[in-house]
Amino acid sequence: MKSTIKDVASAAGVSVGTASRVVNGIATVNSDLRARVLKAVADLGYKPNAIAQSMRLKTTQTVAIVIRDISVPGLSALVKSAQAVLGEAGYTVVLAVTGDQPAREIAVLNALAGRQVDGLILTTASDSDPALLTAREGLGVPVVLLDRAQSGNADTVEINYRDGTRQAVEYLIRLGHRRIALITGSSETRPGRERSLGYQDAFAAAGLQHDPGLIRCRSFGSEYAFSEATALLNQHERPTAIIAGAVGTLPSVLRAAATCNVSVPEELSVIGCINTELSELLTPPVTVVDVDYAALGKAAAGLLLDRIDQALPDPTPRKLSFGTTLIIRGSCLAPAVK
Amino acid sequence: MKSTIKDVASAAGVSVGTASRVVNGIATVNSDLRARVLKAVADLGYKPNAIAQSMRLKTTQTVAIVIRDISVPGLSALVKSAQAVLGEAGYTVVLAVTGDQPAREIAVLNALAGRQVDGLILTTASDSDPALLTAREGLGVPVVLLDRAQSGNADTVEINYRDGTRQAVEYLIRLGHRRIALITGSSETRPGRERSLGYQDAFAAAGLQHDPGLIRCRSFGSEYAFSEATALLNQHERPTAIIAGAVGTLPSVLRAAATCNVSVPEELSVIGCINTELSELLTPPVTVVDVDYAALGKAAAGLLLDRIDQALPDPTPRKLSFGTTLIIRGSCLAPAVK
DNA sequence: GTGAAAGCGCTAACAC
DNA sequence: GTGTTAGCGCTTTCAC
Repeated sequence: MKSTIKDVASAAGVSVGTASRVVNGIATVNSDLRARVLKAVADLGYKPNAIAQSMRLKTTQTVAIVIRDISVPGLSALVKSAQAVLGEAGYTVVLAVTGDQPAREIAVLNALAGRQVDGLILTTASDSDPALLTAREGLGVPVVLLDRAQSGNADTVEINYRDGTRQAVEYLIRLGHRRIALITGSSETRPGRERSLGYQDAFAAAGLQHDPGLIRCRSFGSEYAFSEATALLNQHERPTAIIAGAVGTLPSVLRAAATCNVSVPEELSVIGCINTELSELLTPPVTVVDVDYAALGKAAAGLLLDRIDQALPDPTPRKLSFGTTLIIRGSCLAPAVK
Repeated sequence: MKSTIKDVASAAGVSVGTASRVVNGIATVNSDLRARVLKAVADLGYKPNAIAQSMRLKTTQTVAIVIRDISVPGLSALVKSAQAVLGEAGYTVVLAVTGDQPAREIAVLNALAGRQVDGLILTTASDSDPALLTAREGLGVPVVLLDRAQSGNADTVEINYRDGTRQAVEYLIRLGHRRIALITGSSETRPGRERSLGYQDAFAAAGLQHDPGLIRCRSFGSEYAFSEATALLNQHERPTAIIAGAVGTLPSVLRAAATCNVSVPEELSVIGCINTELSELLTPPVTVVDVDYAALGKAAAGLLLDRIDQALPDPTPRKLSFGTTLIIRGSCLAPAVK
């Protein structure tokens, strides 16, 4: 059915060696034979079998991107741009989604181990799971970590959530807020931890005490965000501002505000952590900490390609950190005096 | 470095044949030897080389999903659910993004041809490009088409846009609208064509004439949607309702309305074509034609697996059609009398 | 029940 | 410059 290089060779009346040389564009071949081979290739519709090539060359020209969830806007933008860079460089991207379950992560890494991927871009549910580290190192291929502080020898691309959150909190403090809540992802991973630190930085810099009870960081889930926001708004002394500090929590916070009959921005100031059309088109438009996920994906792909191509003599892990931008819109006001 | 089945065999003091049989769980092997092999596998951390297996078995346990753009909300939901089903069945998913460029589509299909994928889930920029059809058929593997009416022998999963749009237009007609605009994707592909037909169906059923100038279907782009919406709103006799009939056009239409100082829903009724948090949280919340993209992805994966497993004796192409639901919210009113 | 060996499609090292 | 051939890691006949 499918033609092999042997078919091409015999159709062109040459040896497989010569056929291979022509197909791979190696110069040292008589132009007459070359033409015959090329004709045979066209006639037979020959396509090299990438599996056999991989077997021989021990490279699959494939990199895997392992993420928690593809439908998170930031992550899909990241995958898209990484894909573009990698595709341009001749690599195929395989996508694995773990749904934030550590067990699936290990399973995925093991599956990848057999598939001989050339490299890996990876976000994990936890920073510190040792089983994961073992599985990852066991692959024996270059890895770029997204926003995770894992030990081991991987390059890392990260967002400076700490600074971004600090800016957001400082902005709210400047407006006069003191009871500022932060809802963010699990403190098991960098983003959650860093946002908490940034929050504390801002209070410390202003010489103010913060109420630890206003920091809620247990999960990335939107249900979690909704229940926490609802609980916060039903407190006796409720916060005057909430930072929806994880992707996808902004809708939950707004829904909670609507449910509790708290008006935004008059009674509650809100800041989101990703700049989407949603935040721009809402009434009021929502102030956000903007992150350039496309740049992140591009950078991750770049770091990985460096390693794969071994263009890099120095094995020391590299780290690229991306800043954020506070985009001020209409969702924050000075708190109402009571 | 990496251990092979040969290493396992010699460590266990058996032949590679026996080692292979144990690894693959074939019963006919002495339990003593089996134990020794298993021990060697554990000691060496042996993982079968999937490339070599593919070479031998001529199956890669891989399916490709080829789509226009991963950051479109519907498509990412679809990929996510297809991924889940396929992953469950032991398949790896490779993701290719074409950015709606026919040239990239062909390139991607050719690249896939060499990689011996076992199957394909595919959306293309055009329904009728013959080069594409050739490339697709040339792969010689089962294909499931998403929302495209291409000739050839592929199974298809599609959304009943025609009916969905008809419902939306009928709703607007019932409210009293007559000048209803439809902005949708290119008429080169099914969704655009079907939405136009649904639009006409509704007018015909109501015994009304429609103004063909109010149907704008040239591209999926959001810039296109913005400029068309702006043009429509600046017309002498502007439409009283706009259907943002392609994913991602709703924001453009709303932005155009804001730019032209046309208020929604008082001066302009708006219907979107995908149910996102955006449409739900906007002021007013936007009435939408809801599509269950996750179900679509799941169905596509199911059809593909049937074919790959050859569980299906009948080669006749199958087609699954998914209905839509009109979710009525606050973005439509009876048109103002002038 | 187990071992030996062929062969999947390809590339590269080696002879000529 | 061209042909021959070994061998990548695996599964699976085929003898025993």
